[in-house]
Amino acid sequence: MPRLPDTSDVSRPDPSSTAARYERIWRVIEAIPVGSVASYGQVAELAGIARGARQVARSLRHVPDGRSVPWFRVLRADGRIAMAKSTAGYRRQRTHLLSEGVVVNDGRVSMRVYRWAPRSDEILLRF
DNA sequence: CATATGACGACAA
DNA sequence: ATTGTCGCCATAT
Repeated sequence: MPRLPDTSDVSRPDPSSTAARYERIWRVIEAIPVGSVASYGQVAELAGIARGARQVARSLRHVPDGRSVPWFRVLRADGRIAMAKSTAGYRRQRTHLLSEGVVVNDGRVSMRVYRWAPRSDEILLRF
């Protein structure tokens, strides 16, 4: 009986599978220091996913329960909070940032001041 | 298989 | 600063 390739091996996830990509994304976000922020695109780049900003946004909806990923430290490239102003999510994000000392003006953060500039040893989490 | 949809981003007016 | 267009890509329908 010829054997077909085993595609059910979860211990070695295909590095390009969405599960593996989400895992890398979450790890990158977890590495953002308190009081710093990163853009969706920046997180994607650091996770090894070119042009993956939208995947970063999507991944934040699939964070496993019980895992605390500091989603609120992720902003749009121009520093604005991504969610609509009228939403509870927007208010929670704003509050979280303020509590870490990140100045938020009209839903906007200065990326020049607060953008995370990771050192090489903070990025050992690829692969 | 065809379209639509986003917690996005770069760029041109 | 604002607005619109287009590219992107996993999911949803």
